[in-house]
Amino acid sequence: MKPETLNFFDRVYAVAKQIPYGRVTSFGAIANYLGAARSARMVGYALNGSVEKDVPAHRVVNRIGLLTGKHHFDGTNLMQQLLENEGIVIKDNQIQNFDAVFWDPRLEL
DNA sequence: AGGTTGACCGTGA
DNA sequence: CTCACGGCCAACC
Repeated sequence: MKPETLNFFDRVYAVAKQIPYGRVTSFGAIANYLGAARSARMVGYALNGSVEKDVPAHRVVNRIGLLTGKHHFDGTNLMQQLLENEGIVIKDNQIQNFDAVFWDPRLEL
C-alpha cells in the first residue's frame, strides 16, 4: 500500500486506533499530530465512518470533552456507555476529569 | 470544476 | 464569565 493512497481519513483512523484504553483525545490534538491543526473538522468528518473501521471513535471528543459526536452513533447514549465502561466519568454528555483522561498523541507519540 | 458541508478551534464583545 | 461569529481545510454532491 503506497502512502499516497492514504487519505486524511486513513491517517485519522491510524491515530484513533492508537488511543489507549480508558483515555480520550480531542479532534484538535489528532489534527495537530497529523500536521493539520486547522483541519480539526475533517477529523470528526473522518470518524463518521470510523465505527465500521474498527476505530474507537467514542474515545474522541472535542477540546472541552463534550460528546459532540454521540449523535452520530448508532444509539443515543451508546458513546457514553462505552466511555463509562472504560472508567471514564461522564455527566451531561461531558467528560469529568477530562484533563486526567486526556491523551495527546503529540506528546505520547 | 465549483459550491456546500462539517463529531472544530480560537478570538472578540 | 457566557454568548456569538469567523476561519480553515479536505471530502462530498
